[in-house]
Amino acid sequence: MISTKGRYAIRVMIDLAENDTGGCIPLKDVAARQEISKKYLEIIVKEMVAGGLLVGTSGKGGGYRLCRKPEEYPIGEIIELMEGSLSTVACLADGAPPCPRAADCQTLPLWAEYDKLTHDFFYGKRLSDLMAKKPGT
Amino acid sequence: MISTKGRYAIRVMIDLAENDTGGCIPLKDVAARQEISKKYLEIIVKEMVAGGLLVGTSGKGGGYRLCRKPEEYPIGEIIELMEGSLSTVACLADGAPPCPRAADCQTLPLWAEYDKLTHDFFYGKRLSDLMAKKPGT
DNA sequence: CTATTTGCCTACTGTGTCAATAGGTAATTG
DNA sequence: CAATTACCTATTGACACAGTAGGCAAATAG
Repeated sequence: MISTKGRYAIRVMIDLAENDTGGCIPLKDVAARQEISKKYLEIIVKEMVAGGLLVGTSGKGGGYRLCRKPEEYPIGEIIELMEGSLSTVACLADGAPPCPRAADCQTLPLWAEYDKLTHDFFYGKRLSDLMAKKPGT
Repeated sequence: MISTKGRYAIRVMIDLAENDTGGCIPLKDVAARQEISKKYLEIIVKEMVAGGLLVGTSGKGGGYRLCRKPEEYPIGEIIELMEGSLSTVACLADGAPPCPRAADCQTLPLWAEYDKLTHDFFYGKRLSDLMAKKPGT
């Protein structure tokens, strides 16, 4: 299950992309448009800055903006950052300890196949694919 | 993320299928072979009986057994029963309240497409596909 | 220079799920 | 009757989710 963190993050990205003016967009505006608590979004957006998805600028006239073109953001990267991993099962997640049963686990191939499917799907989608308005129009 | 409940459930099914003798198999044996706490498995197996995946018989000589042939169990059905839903996002889960933003949600099509992918994948796999030993040999 | 706007930081909270554990009751067979 | 087995309720500790609250730091507009 993808939590609100991952889902809200994507919506923030779309919002920033669609309302791009070349400058910064205050989080207040995004929160209002998306009808999400600004306070909660602060936590999410902070992680996105740390993860290199966005750039934040303090002070009057400040706000957030994308640091790449929308077509250069794979959706999978956003989800992976916010959820920690795209993996479906704990034994295949990023920092997971090696499972002693892995060698003769009969379900592992199933999860591995599904993980690949998931990875390919979400890395095949770009932020630009989710925008109503094309970038630069 | 698929929890231990779903994953253990599949392993129990495989174990019962592979060690099928025509009669009942006590949970104790499954737990020992799979190296899973029997007490915890009791909870899981109880739900599987309620969901129509298994049949349980009390008393000496009792235990659990499959009530269909292994090729008649889609893996998706097992996961869906144990996890409540196969859906990736809350707004698409089974008993979810309708989202007021659904009409103009720009991420909904993404989740819907992924949900279909997931559903097709796990309903395309059968219990028999995960068995080392073929049924009836 | 000051007031305002904005991001950024720490801390806290209530609710729920996960992954078990514990102990007892009911049913069935040898 | 005794042993075995499923089935039932209750409890636990840890952790994540989805926020809320309040204040500090930075930068600009006037």
